[in-house]
Amino acid sequence: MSGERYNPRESEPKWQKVWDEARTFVTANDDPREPYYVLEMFPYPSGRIHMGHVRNYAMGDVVARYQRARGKNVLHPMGWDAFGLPAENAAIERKTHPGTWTYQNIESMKAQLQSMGLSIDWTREIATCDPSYYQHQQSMFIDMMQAGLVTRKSSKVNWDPVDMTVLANEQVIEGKGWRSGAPVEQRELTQWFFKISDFAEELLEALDTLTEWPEKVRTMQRNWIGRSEGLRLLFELVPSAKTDTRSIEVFTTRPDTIFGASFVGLSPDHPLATALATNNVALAEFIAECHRHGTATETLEKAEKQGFDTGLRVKHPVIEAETLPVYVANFILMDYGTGAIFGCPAHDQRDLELARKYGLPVKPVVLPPGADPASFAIGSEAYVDSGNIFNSGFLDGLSIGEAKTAIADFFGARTVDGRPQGQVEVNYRLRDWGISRQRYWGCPIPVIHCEVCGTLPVPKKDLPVRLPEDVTFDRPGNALEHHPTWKHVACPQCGSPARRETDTMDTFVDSSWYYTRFTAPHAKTPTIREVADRWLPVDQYIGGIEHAILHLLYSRFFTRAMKVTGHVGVDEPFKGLFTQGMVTHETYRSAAGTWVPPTEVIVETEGESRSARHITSGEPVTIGSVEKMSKSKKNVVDPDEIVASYGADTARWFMLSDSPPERDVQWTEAGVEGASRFQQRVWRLVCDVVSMARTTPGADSADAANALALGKLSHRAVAGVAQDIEGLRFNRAVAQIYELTHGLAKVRDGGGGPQTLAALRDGVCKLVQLIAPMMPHLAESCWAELGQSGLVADAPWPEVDPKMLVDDEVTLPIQINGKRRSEVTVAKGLSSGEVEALVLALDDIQKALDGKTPKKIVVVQDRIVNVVI
RNA sequence: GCGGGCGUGGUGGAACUGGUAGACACAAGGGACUUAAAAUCCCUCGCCGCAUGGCGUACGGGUUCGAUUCCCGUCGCCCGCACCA
Repeated sequence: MSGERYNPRESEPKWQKVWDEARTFVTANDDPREPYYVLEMFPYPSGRIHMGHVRNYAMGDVVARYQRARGKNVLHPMGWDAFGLPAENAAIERKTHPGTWTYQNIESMKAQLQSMGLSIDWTREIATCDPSYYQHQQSMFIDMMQAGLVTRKSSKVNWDPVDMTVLANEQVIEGKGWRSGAPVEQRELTQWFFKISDFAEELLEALDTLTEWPEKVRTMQRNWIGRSEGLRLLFELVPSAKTDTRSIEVFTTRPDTIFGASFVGLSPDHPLATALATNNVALAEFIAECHRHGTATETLEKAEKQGFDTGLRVKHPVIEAETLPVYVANFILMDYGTGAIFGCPAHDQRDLELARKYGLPVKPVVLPPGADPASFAIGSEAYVDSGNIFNSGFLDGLSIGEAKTAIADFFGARTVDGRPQGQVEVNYRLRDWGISRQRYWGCPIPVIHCEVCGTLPVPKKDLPVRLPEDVTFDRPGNALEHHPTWKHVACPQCGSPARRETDTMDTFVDSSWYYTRFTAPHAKTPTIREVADRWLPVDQYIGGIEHAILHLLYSRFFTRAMKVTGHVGVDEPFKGLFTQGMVTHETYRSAAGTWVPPTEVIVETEGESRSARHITSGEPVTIGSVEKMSKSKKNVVDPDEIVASYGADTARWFMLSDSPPERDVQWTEAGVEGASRFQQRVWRLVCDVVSMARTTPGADSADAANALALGKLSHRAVAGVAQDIEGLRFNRAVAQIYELTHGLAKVRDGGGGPQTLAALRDGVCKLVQLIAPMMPHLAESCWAELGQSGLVADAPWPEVDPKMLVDDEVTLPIQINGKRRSEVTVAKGLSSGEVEALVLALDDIQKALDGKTPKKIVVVQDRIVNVVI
């Protein structure tokens, strides 16, 4: 056996079969051990896994296998985020049913994942497109409807003209659809919404409890929720023949600047603006112009502030006899606050731009510290920082904060139209989550529209509302809508002819609760409450940063909604969150400028310089920048090919080495080779140590000391690797394993007495256990070679003897004036006085002192000595 | 524009709460073994200098016995948000 190279192609499928047959990774819900739930974001079944998946699942698998070794009852499931548009596109292209395409993809991707040797409980596999999954989603939708968490309203929506569907705000990136990239249009549609905004305050506050989340993600969610405190304020209209409306309600976060108000602004979509436009052609044209610009040309022209003077005037609320003009302005949003503002040009940049354009007064009311009240004036930039209020009657001299309180009290006590003129209010940027999608391949919204009874939920006994199989995709839009019979149904209440809802749910709904379904994937109800509560929240969730807002915020909302409807007892779905970096690769271009895949390139190194040429034609190829692996730049490396040539363990090991997991990692040929060499080195070490055990060691005077040193090395590695895995610092765990391997190999080459050889064997066994979470197949082969019983996958994590972690001696560096000049080895814990005496006696130090007395000697126990001359 | 993060050898990166900067790996160079190659093993590897030594963690300052780490300023890169009143 020894002397042979390790052959992953043979070994890996063998161990996968062994684990499978032994049901090693099948998790029981009634296992009494402490539960630990580790989850990687489940994939969309596109058909092939990519290196990003390999990295993600390798990390999760390390955590899962480590926690198993630690004696936890580990839940590590896998499923498929299987609804979504690509299946429909494929259906159009290939004339297959989206389901057929999806399930074929699932099958091939599952085989790929299985070839990675992941410790996954495949008995819990779920696919969101399966009625056995989505029927529960429909059932919970009905529960949430009845709990008042769902609404249906007509609203302006983001319409993706390419995908022909509605997008949520979160799915619009820089004015373009997140999937299609097409400029988004505004349309008015009746939509289903989850009332996520009801939870805005709670979702915001609870972020503080998510201490195991990256700060970055929490900040992003905080900004997204966008809480702002302000005042709702009524402006009385000066009576006019143009309207019967008597007041305009605005929202402001700067009521302290009310004395500087010079206009009131309305959104082009404000009801008053709309009403005025019916008798005013110019205004109607202005509003239409605003709509035309809308979101489409957002970046181009948004700098330009434009307004339209309605001719109406409002009474200034604090300055007697003064009135202000009412403008319709293009930059005011209807769906934030009240859709109306008051403009204080001196202290708001947008208001200032409008004021300058139309010659409105600019009166400063906040005085910057140190500025002269008589001469302070606003130029082209509004003053938005702190200062004291002036030019403001009874507010003069107050700070901004004090003035806000004072003015809120003032308006709170006055009434307009029988209402308080001002009311403190908190606003959020977060809007309700629109979930209607005009698509076939999604979870049908279980609702029936009856002309007599209105909109009704489908009775639960009639669930699931299944997608019809016989659909065609020969015209754009919603195939459910086009289906000849599917939508016609009898009203469940009165029996008269009614119509099914043909919208399906946003696929983010599917992924908002899959982690819960994994806890009881075959239950007849959406969840089994006690089981879910035992597993949740997920201890460690791992995935891409691109889901920082969408998926993670929706899931946090959905968990709360499931709590309200009694399906779970927890608030937060994910206790620990880790966002891993991307996998990148060099790009290559031919002389003609076309991208060339790495498989067709040979890279040559000559000294410092690298050059590349095409593998068959020999033509030179330009080496380009390092980019995220993408089909468009052809810089992808196929995991299948890597597994076939180097084995899964090598791919996994490489993905975990070197780069910190939260950062991008560059896939390189050399790096893979290195990983593969290490695999062979470990195997050789194990084989050598096994054969050494058959020889009789000679006597050795240093035997006990060498054995102790080796023992310390091994124990230290075990403790260090454990710490690094728990902190998800896989690159450092890998470095420590390398160090241990070097140490063991040195002893193997040097030999030693019986105690040393015993320590060597023990160290090698520990090494095998340390690599087991990362290179599980190799570890099993080594474990067997070492003659250990059972599977290393079932072996408990090696015990660390705390005594082996401490040294009784330490080497202290000695600095002179902060520069390292010497060192001294002393007993651990030696007092400062004793160290000082020892140091001063040293030749090096005496020489440096040159007869002088040091000014000061700093001794940090067991750390460092600094002699100041 | 606003918010957040980062900047360490040829490269990826280590360095616990301020205490020997460059662990570990990749690349490179040299050597051993070999008929040869592959594989493997050993050595060198921040910069300058023959050397005692000096300089080095983007740059400029500061605090400290001591700074990659803390503070201020400058430059550069990356990410998120972007008319939210």
